[in-house]
Amino acid sequence: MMYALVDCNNFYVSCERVFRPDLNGQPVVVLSNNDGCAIARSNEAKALGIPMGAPAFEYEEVFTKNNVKVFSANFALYGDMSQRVMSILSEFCPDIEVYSIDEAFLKTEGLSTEQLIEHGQILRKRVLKCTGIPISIGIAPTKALAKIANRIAKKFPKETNNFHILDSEVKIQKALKWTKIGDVWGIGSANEKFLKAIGIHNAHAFTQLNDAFVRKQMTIVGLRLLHDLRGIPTLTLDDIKDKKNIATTRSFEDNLTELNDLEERVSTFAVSCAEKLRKQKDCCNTMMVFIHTNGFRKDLPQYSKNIVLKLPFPSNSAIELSRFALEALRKIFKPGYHYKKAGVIVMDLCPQSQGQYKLFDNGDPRHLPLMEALDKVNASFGQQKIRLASQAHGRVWRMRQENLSPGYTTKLSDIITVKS
DNA sequence: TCTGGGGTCCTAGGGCGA
DNA sequence: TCTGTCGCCCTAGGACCC
Repeated sequence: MMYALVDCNNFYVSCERVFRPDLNGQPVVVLSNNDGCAIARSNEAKALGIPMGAPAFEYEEVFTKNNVKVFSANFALYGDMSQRVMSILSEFCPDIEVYSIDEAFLKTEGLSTEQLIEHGQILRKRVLKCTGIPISIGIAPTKALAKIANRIAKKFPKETNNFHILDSEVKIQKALKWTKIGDVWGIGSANEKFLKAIGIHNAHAFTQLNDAFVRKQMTIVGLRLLHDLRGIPTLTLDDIKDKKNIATTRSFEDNLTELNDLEERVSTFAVSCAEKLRKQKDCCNTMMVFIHTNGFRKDLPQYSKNIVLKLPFPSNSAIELSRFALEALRKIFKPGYHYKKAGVIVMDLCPQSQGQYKLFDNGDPRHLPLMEALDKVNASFGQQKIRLASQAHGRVWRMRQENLSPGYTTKLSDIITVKS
């Protein structure tokens, strides 16, 4: 049995390049919401020393000086491109775990190394041809090792042709020694710091540690990783599950000081959560609302608070969730602060069909058909044509998105025309 | 002036009933 | 009746992922 990790190269950048082939070979970065920081960089941009998460305002000069093409995140486009890639992968191999927007694990059984190499190359060509997205493939006996194989495939495109397989103990040991401890999947900054302090600098050294020590210092999570890296399959393929929490949170372009303004935003976040819940055919029993000031502004007074609300009945009604969210917000709002971010998270989800009806406290049953109608109208007329009165209607809340690409595949008006 | 958003899983520690 | 202890549940917070 072997695991393959398929990963799209610099995914968001590649999505932009599909429709702008002139960007090939150019340094490109994609910025987060609000044009805050870099969340994807082309290899050329990485070579310029632009790190992941680079604040855009700090790197403005680097961008201009090197003629870096900068894009605002276009998540509708990326999500659509991701679906296309994933559907090709699942045609190819039904045993698939879609791990993130740009990654999937595939499980294969009974194939020889030669067959795996052949299949891998066919798959790469197929995805590139059908979607325009270049992918890298790493294959190994476990998921953690497949991650490492993939990293090698990506790091050495010339030598590997973006495909690497760890099919022998010698290759595995070599790869483990090459992998810096902080680059191991599952080792974050805290564990990296700890491990370096005790002299562990690469993945190989980590695999030499003893089980009890790792269990004690790094919990069961660390122990599972340890086994997986030693080649014992411990991390298995996960099914695609419904989400357990659903969140809508945003930073604001300007700081907000008025309860009024926050109410409009929080109401909209709750409506968005309700919509996501209905899409998943779930209701929520618990809701959390949070607000906080800008932690980067050491010169301003800081305030950060969240509140968890147990709902009297499960709901996915925009009207009800909005009402609860506002109730929660009013409990935690304190005047005199500059608020930078707020969010609504719904938790403790249950299927919409088995709404547990209580004797007295129930949601208004009329909301269900109303919400269905609302979803239909909003689906056919575009986002948020119908809003609640508590949401912004007089004022338009914008994100900073100065370099948004067209919705090539997701907006009818932006579909490209081919001139002959 | 300007630093994302959306998730999961795990543990420690407190409350509480047996 | 008082006190200790065990296990379960819940919550807050941390660590990790992309």
